[in-house]
Amino acid sequence: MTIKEIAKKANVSLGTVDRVLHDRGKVSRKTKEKILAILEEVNYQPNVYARGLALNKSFIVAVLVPDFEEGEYWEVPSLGIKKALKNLGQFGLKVHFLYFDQNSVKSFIERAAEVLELKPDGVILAPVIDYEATKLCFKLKAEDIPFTIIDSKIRGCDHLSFIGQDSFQSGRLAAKLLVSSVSKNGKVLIISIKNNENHNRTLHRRIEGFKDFTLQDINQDLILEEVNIDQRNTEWQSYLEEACSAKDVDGIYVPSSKVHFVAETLYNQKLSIKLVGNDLISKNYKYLESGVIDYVIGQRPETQGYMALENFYKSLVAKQEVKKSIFLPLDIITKENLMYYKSQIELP
Amino acid sequence: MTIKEIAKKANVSLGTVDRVLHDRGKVSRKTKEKILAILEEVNYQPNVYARGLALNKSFIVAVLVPDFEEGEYWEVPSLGIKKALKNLGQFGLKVHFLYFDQNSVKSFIERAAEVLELKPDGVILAPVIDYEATKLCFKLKAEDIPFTIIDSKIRGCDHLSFIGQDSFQSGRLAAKLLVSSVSKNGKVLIISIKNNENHNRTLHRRIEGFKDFTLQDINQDLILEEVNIDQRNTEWQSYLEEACSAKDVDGIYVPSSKVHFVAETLYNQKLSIKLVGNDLISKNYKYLESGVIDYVIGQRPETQGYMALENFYKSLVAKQEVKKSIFLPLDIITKENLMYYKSQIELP
DNA sequence: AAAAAAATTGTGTGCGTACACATTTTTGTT
DNA sequence: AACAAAAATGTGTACGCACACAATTTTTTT
Repeated sequence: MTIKEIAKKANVSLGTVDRVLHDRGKVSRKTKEKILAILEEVNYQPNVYARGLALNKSFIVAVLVPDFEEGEYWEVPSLGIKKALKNLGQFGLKVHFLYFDQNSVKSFIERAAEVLELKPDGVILAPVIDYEATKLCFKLKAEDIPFTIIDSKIRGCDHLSFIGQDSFQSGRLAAKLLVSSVSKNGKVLIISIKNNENHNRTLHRRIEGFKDFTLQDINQDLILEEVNIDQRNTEWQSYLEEACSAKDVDGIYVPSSKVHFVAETLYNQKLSIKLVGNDLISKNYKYLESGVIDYVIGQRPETQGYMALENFYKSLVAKQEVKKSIFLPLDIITKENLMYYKSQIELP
Repeated sequence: MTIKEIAKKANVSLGTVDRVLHDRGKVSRKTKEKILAILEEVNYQPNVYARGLALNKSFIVAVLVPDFEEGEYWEVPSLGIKKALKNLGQFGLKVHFLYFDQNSVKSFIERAAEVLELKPDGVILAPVIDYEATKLCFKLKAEDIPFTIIDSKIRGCDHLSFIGQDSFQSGRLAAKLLVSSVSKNGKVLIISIKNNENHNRTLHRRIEGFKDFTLQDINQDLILEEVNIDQRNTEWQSYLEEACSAKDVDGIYVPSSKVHFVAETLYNQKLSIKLVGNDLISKNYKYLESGVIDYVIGQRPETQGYMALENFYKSLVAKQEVKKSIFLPLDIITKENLMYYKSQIELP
């Protein structure tokens, strides 16, 4: 049913119905109620094509995510956003990518300033640098620019939506997978690999989850040992080798996508130790295929990116409601199902 | 860039450009080439809104899938289609559901006839009844109606696209999960639960995959035993109990969503046996939560449905190319990541 | 009660495309 | 060369909505 038909039904003109629909005022209470009743009755749904054509408007979405080398984790959410853009660009969505250096707060602040200067209609934000991200969120709030947080949650911000995963539960799941094939009273390493001093909340939560599972859900007495590897140290690889080849290590958990570094070490040292890590990035493919990495826990980063932009389509273009909070599944990926997860990432 | 601008650039009228765009002929070779060159040069993209408005057309997609009780497997693809309809209905897509009785070839033939009578613009088809499904495909082909196959592949049909999973690999994956926690030389049951005589290709392929893995990929000598339960037999439950409580059973694989029947038996009999099955349907939730079922392998049936309709949107409405064949990932679901897979199904 | 102001309602145009129909140009025939 | 037929090109309208502006009715002021 069109506006024209509604107007005829209510014995008014198109303009009046239009004013009611957009709440532009200048309509008497009586006719407004009459029209609202009819709209309700016929369940009026505007024609998206006509509306889109008449508005003839485009929306800019700024994307603020960490810079990356090819094959690294942060490439994937960007791929998802680009895939979404391919589908949704025709509806007038435009995307402006801004990459910051994860190891430089200054770089984040600069890019954040550029975001504000751009005056976008929406922002997609990876809050890797907690404190500064929060500051940006408040500024966006003040400017009335809606924003979506991807990857990990940030507190005290009124976002359009959050799309990410539950890091704590990710750690718990890793523990389950690792523990199931480690003998009673075995020794398990948790190896964190970092190259900066920033506090990484995701890493931290995963480790907490891992420990939680080993304490709560099993009746084995595991020996847990945390190892920190700092890649800024020139000898970090020797340290890693040393840690891996220590006696009686039954399993290793690497709570990040950098598990391939550990896999490489195990492979070179011909060590056969159960290994569980995070994130299906291309650098982890071959070690999964060869079985050096037993399980990788994925969190659909490309879907996160896709949904983030899709949400802006829904809210800006289609004027629909969007979910405030979406936790994506924690996928368990191993040699036998890897191939289909891979092809998923490469889809149109 | 609009048609109008293209026309001006080429020194012709709108109509001429239009004829070139739609290949309606009645354009001299010379001008046609000139216009094509310009279209290429400026990378002309039609305005979707204007096109949609001008066409003012709707498309009917018939969906032919098995009937179901609440909470059964075939409810889920339908949910996915309905979810897609909610998003895409505004673009003129309409869906007509037709449900057949899986155990009645006659019912399938009747519904198939209704599909043809409906003269839809597209068909989504679950080829559970192989032979008749193939026949329908040929008729659709003759009528020039594009169709999408979901769930399992069918041979020798030229479909618009196939969206489903690799059953063989699903069986292999199940074997991996089960075997990892079964002691050397253990005994493993493969329990097939059926309630009709139809040949179920999916079930068959999964079992083949399972056996393949146990033969190729491990160096244990497992004892495999196949058990067939026919639910039309009034005493099928006793048979099931008997099979489960046999001596030395270390693990059970149920290559279908009916794993909850086995879980129920194990639970009632207080048997602690590793159990792996298929499909995250609501009837399997509680047994996963309580750990009676160790792993369920999912194949995203709701996504299958969603993508099937989305593909018709892409091809009928947006006139885009679609992938011929999509294999969805084989998800490994266990107690610790169940919650997020559940919420995924319930999304908008 | 007339004029002015305010409130309400109506009308017209443009958005870019598809398609039917009208007009012009070219080609073929005598 | 004159005409008809065919080919090529141009024009106009509809699609449903948003928004600017015009017209009308009601209320307030003098």
